[in-house]
Amino acid sequence: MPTIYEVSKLAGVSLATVSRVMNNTSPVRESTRKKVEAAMAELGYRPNSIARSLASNRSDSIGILVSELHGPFYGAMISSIEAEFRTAGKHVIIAAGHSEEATERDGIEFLLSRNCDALILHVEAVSDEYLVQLKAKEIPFVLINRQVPALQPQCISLNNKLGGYLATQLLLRQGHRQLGYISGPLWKTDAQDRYRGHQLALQEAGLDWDPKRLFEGDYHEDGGSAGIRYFLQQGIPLTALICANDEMASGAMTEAREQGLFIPQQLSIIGFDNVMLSHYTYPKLSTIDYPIAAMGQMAARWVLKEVYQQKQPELQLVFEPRLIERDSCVVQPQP
Amino acid sequence: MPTIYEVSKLAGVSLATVSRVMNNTSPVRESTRKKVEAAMAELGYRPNSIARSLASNRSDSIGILVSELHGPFYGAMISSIEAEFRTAGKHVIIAAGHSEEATERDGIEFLLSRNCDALILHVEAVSDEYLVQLKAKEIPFVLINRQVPALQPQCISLNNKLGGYLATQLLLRQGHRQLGYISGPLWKTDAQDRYRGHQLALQEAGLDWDPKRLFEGDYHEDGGSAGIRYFLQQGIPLTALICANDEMASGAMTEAREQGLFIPQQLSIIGFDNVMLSHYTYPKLSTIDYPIAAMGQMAARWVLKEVYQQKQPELQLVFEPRLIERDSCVVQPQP
DNA sequence: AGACTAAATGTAAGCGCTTTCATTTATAGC
DNA sequence: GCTATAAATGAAAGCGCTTACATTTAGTCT
Repeated sequence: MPTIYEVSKLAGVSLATVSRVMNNTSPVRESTRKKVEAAMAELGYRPNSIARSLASNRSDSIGILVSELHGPFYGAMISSIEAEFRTAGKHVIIAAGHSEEATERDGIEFLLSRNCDALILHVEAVSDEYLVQLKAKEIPFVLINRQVPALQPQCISLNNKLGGYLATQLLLRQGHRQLGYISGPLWKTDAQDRYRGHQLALQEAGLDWDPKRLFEGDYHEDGGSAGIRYFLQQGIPLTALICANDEMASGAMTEAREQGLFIPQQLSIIGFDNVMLSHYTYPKLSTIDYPIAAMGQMAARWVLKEVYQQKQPELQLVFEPRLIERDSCVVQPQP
Repeated sequence: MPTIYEVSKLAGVSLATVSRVMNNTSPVRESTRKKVEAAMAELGYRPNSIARSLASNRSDSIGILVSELHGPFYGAMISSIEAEFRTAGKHVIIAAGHSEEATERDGIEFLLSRNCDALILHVEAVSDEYLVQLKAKEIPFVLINRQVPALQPQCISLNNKLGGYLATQLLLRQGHRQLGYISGPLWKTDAQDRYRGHQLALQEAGLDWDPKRLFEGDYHEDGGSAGIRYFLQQGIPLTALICANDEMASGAMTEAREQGLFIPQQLSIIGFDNVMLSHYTYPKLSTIDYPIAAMGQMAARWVLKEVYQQKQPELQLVFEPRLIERDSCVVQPQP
């Protein structure tokens, strides 16, 4: 593997000039640039990114921490982030936090130790104070799907409350009055916000809010099926069900069917996130779109702008969810 | 951020000794080790991985190239690879190849330029010769889901033929005689192999192989629905359908239902891969399990052993698929 | 043409670590 | 107690690049 030194010798210029040609960091006469480029081509020179990083104190790498690497949700997010950085010549280092505080801290430590220029964090378990402290350290970072008041300008989030509101509103519009709600773990802020949106929609419609009609799930399929069993066992009549994510909606759908209910005729179900699986269910799941790819891209642009000083169009920090109507919610037949 | 130099000063030893303490690269007296560790703790020292890489000529990073970052299949693979390396203190750099030759080469170039110690490649479009040439370069790599004869010892693959065989065998055992097959793009070797397994099973059962009963799909949902339309239009009677992956099976299922067929009563469908979506379909999809997580882990171990000289249990290069019976295939009722 | 300024290029000092080789210190043998 | 040997430590030379600063070359003006 040839080094910059060999290139400079072959081209008959100094190291510095070769470096300048590579980085466009100061003007070089056209003729010398040509010579250098020819030498690079002849040797098949490829700059050593490690050496470059050490000298320049940039690693051109961005750390990403997500809860899970598999699963449709994070896949879409990582995918859009990688694409954005790739065209910018940066690369992405990935770690998983598994929604546990210790693992998340660990992951951040790990990324820090790899000398990332910036971090993009989708963390849930770590405390706000921890993040504020992290800010005090040298490293710039963006938060996805989390609002920390002190860190406002670096939080990219979804209006989860609006999402819960939209989902509920659809069902109300369809004439449903007996609603159930399966939430995510309520210590997670997004789960709380979605539920608040639900409550707001109920309230606006002048409906009572009944705590029995809330079941706290786990954002996994099991949560959905457990929710269905809960409502049935408690004898709570339901014509429509809101699930705080698509996986729980899927679990609920399966369980409801096993319990003999026809979906959507006897029970309308709406999910949240619009991950890929919502295409695959039968009936196809109505849901709330979480524009995670766009948000990932925005996070990448944030970094490009704030850390690498690239000019970027106006950054958008808050995203709006959108209602996706498919087949799992229908108008409540008049009794 | 403190450097090794400051640690050495505080501990009253030389740089070399601190380095030795960190890397266990040669024995250090217990008392000095204590001193050094105390100094590191006091300063909150964290080694600079960039500098370390430059000096040692290792980057402790492994490049991974997959076709897509999103989607359940690659997610599972990346997840298991990351987990394995993470515990080894290595990290993973990811690029997407999008099943296109130019992009794949590009991705490899990109990873090479990041000074990866090794690559794990899930490539489809790039030629065998290219890979053989790559081997001639300095960089070690493993291939996942690909067999290159000259690169045998670094290929981790699934016995795809057996998978096609198993799927077909199930349907035959269930009494089906009118089978259809929706393959992946036949320029992909895995698509070919799966189909060969299908042919073999037919042959063993003494059944004719009819080229009209093959539809070449694209491994996406559309391929599945197009396949159903094809069989219907051609008036080819079918009681069971083998799809070369789960996505096409899902597409086929949806389309068949829209065409008025009851699944599985009128048409049994089996998929391939056992990706997450196969849980979500209705009826739940019977399929062939592709142990992608295990294979990813094995690829990581290959690297740990061959590149980092870590001792590892015997490496397994060929994996066997397994039949997963769910609800989408039933015994063919006697006519 | 000479003086002055701007543009282009070169020089060399690091960046923070690893690692070879030399040196010092402890251990053992007699 | 003194040498022979092994163990522990230190000194210093890079790894391949960037970049501040110095120097040279070209360009402009009078």
